[in-house]
Amino acid sequence: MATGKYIKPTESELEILQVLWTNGLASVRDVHEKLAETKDVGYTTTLKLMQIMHEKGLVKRDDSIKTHIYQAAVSREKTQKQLVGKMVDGLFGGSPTQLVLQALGNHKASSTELEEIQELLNNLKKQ
Amino acid sequence: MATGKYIKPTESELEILQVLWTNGLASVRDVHEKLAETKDVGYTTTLKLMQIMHEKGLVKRDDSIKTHIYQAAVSREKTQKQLVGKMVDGLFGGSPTQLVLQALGNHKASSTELEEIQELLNNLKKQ
DNA sequence: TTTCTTATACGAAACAAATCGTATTTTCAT
DNA sequence: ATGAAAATACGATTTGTTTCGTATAAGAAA
Repeated sequence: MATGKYIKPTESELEILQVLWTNGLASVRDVHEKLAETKDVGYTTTLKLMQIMHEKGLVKRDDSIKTHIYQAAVSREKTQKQLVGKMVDGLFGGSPTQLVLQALGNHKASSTELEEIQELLNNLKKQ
Repeated sequence: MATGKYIKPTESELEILQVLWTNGLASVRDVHEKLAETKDVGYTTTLKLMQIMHEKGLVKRDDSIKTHIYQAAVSREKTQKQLVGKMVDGLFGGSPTQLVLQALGNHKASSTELEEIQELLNNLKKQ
């Protein structure tokens, strides 16, 4: 099984991946305009970051046309899994349960969401 | 309520906090020896890191004696809460449920742990 | 007291991440 | 064709983190 090496995205890279995961395809300008809604950053900064991400293999791009079109090369799920794992090990002594309790205890969840969790819980209990 | 400014510990700082959270009180040597079990690092590196953490207010210390004694100045819980919050916002679109599902789905939890979660879930449902 | 050991202090190098200015290229409208 | 607008390329700076060497101080042992 050829598992590529894991590259941990930096925080800024994660922000860009968010946009790409949501949009699917996006130009640098698309991404930049989205980022600019919440933070103060120059266009060329976003551009440079995306170029670096391309070098790292975090994104793919179609550069056959003037305005390059990017998309994520790593999946949201894999990245979530990777970072949650790191957090469980590093901050919760290896106990995902502690993380769950922390997450549920400190944030509001709708009853629909609680049902979702209940369902998963039921499945896990059965085994 | 005087909330101090939030300083996000770096990864290395987190490792040191782990030791302090577990030990309560510890000298630089104590911490260093614990770290050296799992990573290859020099004594003065650990020292410097702990000095910087002291400047940042992440740790307190008693330096009235030759061998300074350190302790965490930020609680494990607050730090967990802070970092989980960041992860929920940054990686799970603000939905703690998604984080919970991810954490539960990808890691094993004992039936005792599942019961713990069930209990919290019951409480949340009641409200 | 002199020496050995174990501390801390601190500067600076080595890396890594993020930012931006400027040059160049491409396209399109005039 | 020429110029304006919009894009990429890329070097360089700034900022933050981690690392460690060397100097110095303090105490313990000889």
